[in-house]
Amino acid sequence: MRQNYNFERQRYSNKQKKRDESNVFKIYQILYKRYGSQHWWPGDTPFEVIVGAVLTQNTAWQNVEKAIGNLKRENLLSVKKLANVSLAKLSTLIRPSGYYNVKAKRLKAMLNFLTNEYDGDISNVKKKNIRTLRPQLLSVDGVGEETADSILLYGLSKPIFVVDTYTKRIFPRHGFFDVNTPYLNVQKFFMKNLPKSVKIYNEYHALLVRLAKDYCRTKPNCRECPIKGIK
DNA sequence: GACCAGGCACATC
DNA sequence: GATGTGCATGGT
Repeated sequence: MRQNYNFERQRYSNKQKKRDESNVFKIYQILYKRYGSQHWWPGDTPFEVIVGAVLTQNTAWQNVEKAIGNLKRENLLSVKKLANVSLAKLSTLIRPSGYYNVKAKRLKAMLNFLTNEYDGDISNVKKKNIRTLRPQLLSVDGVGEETADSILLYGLSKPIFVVDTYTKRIFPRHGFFDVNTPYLNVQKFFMKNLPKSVKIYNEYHALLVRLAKDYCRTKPNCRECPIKGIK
């Protein structure tokens, strides 16, 4: 039976709950066994992760790498240096990542935020907790829930689960929550059913991306999907 | 040439 | 509150 989680109505029996707890973790184990550690996020510093989180919005990581490569080549990958680069130059440098005009503005907004609120020092940002940081990040132009949570988890090592389009595509296909479940409800679903662990949240999201690339593109291959029939 | 990728803001209804 | 649209490059 296909089960829709309607979180608002809270029709969620203890039996179903129990089953999900084990299944959500079981899926993690299956994926980890199959693919191993994904070594996310591919960035040398928290600031590089922040930049990458903005640049990867609706964009293949391959293209982001080119853009970040340009910034590295010019030795601009720090808050202070990048803050002194003009918008025009910034958009040229990040051009390979697509939407370069939009993203240049978004990066500038992020740089302003970091400079004004944290004196441009990421170690100051790290001292704050999720409850403080998440709303702050969300208030920055161009930072939505996924970008904010990616920064928190992968950039700042805060225990928060990142939900992306793949997550919202994979789980409904296997009979978990409904495709239209809001972001925060999906996030809550994972965090309730997993140990609170930066390591697990980190790998889980990365593993789902990995899985999606093999089996859950727009044209899915559910028949051979390693988590088929889990529920 | 079509389709897709580790979203988000904004307009309109 | 739901739905539609613009933003753009580079790989398959």
